[in-house]
Amino acid sequence: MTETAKIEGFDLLRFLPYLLNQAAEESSLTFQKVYKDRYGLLRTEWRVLFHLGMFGEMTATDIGTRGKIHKTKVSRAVYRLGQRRYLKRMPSETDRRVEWLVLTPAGEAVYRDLRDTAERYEEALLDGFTADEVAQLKRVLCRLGGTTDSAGSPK
Amino acid sequence: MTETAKIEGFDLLRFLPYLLNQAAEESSLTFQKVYKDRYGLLRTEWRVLFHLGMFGEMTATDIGTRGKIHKTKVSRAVYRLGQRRYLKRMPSETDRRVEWLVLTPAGEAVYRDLRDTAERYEEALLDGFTADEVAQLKRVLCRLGGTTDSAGSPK
DNA sequence: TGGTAATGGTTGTTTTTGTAACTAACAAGC
DNA sequence: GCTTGTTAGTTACAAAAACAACCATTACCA
Repeated sequence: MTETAKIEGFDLLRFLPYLLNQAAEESSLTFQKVYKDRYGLLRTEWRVLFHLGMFGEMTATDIGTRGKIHKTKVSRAVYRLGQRRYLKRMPSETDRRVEWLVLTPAGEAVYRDLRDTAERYEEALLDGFTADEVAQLKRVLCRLGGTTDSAGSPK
Repeated sequence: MTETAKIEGFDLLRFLPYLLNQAAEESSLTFQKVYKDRYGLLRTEWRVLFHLGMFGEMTATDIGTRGKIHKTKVSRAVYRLGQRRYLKRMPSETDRRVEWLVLTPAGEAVYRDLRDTAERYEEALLDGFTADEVAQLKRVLCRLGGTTDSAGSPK
């Protein structure tokens, strides 16, 4: 690294989207190694798996809505998870466009393993922050991310 | 959205890397529209431009290190910024592998415009949070993102 | 020196993503 | 019933990213 100089009031290193990105990048990449190395999962696949593990039976659209994942990404992730027998597709009885998705026992096992790992990883990540800081951080992030979802934020 | 059911302690919607990602994605995509529509810049190009605008003369490696951007991405971004005459490359006198990068007046102008826009955007983003919340948020994000950089955090 | 390793940077190839268009099924109005 | 409009989900194609291999230096060190 070299000199500095300029810096006229604005500081990229304090620019929020930048900071968010750096932090997200850091934490995502670290955890990515886990689900990738251990199960060969892509990020979207992991997210879809998690949604199913957490909420049980859902449709592709449900997942997309909840997780703000584009339907093409969901579609492809579901396809691959299906190939690996991590989930099963069940045609809806009432609407032939729809398929209900549900984890197979194998998928459940993967989910549980990754969930537990994620929990420990998060603890490590937050080590050194007070409970208050953590709570506030999450609250703020929820609002910033538009996760005004019932399931998440106490608002 | 359908039922819930399961939910056994762990909540993806409160999983930090997930939250970080959602928030980062949200803010990045929103601001992306600005530099894309206005100058046809890619995200990495914008980031490189910003680094140069903020720190002045740097090498490609400097930028990569600071911004955690892979060197191939930096390389290609620099190439395109050069094509648009937003930056100038100057061979180092002491090391023929190295090139110093510096914004042209045109590049400076773009930088200033986008920086000002970014500033206003950030204000809008943070509207509704107290100064304290903002300060703490940034501090925590700095640490999470590994931005222990002198230029940014009071630690 | 001369050989090996490390660094700065670029290029080529393969994966992933984003965008748009498309099929199939349902819904509504007339 | 038949047209028009929506919705669920997939597929095709273009753009962007990840990854690896690659020069051309420079640094290290016997």
